[in-house]
Amino acid sequence: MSENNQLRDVFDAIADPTRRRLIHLLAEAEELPLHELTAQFPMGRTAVSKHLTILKEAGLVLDRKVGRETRYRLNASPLREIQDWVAFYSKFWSTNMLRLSQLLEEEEE
Amino acid sequence: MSENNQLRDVFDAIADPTRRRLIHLLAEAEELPLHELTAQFPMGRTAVSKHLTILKEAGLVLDRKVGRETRYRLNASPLREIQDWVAFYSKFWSTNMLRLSQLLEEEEE
DNA sequence: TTGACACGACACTAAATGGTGTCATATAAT
DNA sequence: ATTATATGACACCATTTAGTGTCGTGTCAA
Repeated sequence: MSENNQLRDVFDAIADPTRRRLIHLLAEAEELPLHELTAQFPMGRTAVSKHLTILKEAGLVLDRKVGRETRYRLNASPLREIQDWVAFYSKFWSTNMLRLSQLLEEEEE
Repeated sequence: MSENNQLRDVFDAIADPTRRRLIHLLAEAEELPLHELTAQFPMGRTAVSKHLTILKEAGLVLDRKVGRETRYRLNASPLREIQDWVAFYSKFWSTNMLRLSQLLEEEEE
């Protein structure tokens, strides 16, 4: 009943390496303002802010204003959709299947 | 020693819903030719073929020619990278953390 | 051998993506 | 009061993306 503000596909949100790194930084740091996050990347503030907006649209990030800064915080729970999705396919890389796919790869060349 | 042909980021490959559906179809069907896959989508053969190329570049799909058709097969093992990645964050949606994030959401509004 | 089928390769296009720089405004510090 | 900081909101741009249509070729069937 709470978090169905999924304007953005979570798979899409995590596709970008910059956004995955943002997720990682926020996982370590509890809460970080935009300017501190920006300092970790070789791009400008505007670009980082856009990535954070996308993460927000996917529900992966929450923000709040504190004084003149906007602090961001991780909300990892939408990642459960990813976990559920990938879990379904884990049966395809059991040890038996691994041998099979290796054989197929050799056949490929 | 075998499958480091990763021209394409796996996260990127699974970001598109069409490609996820292709993966799903190939998980059910063992091996399918392009025209049968195409029949499942509201788009043309060329578009589906391009998606399959992207999946191939990510190592998620293998293909072989049989007569006049090209048959595709799933190779799910690169998905392990996704599973490993998401597993790291699963600690953030334990029951305790869920309550916390709900509180933060209320505070948000 | 003629025709239908399956495909790869290519040229093209509209829209989304991932950046940039600038301006205005609110807040903090001196 | 003045100045520096942090940000949002824009306008802008190059590249990538996701689709289209067409043409040529190899293969199967009649």
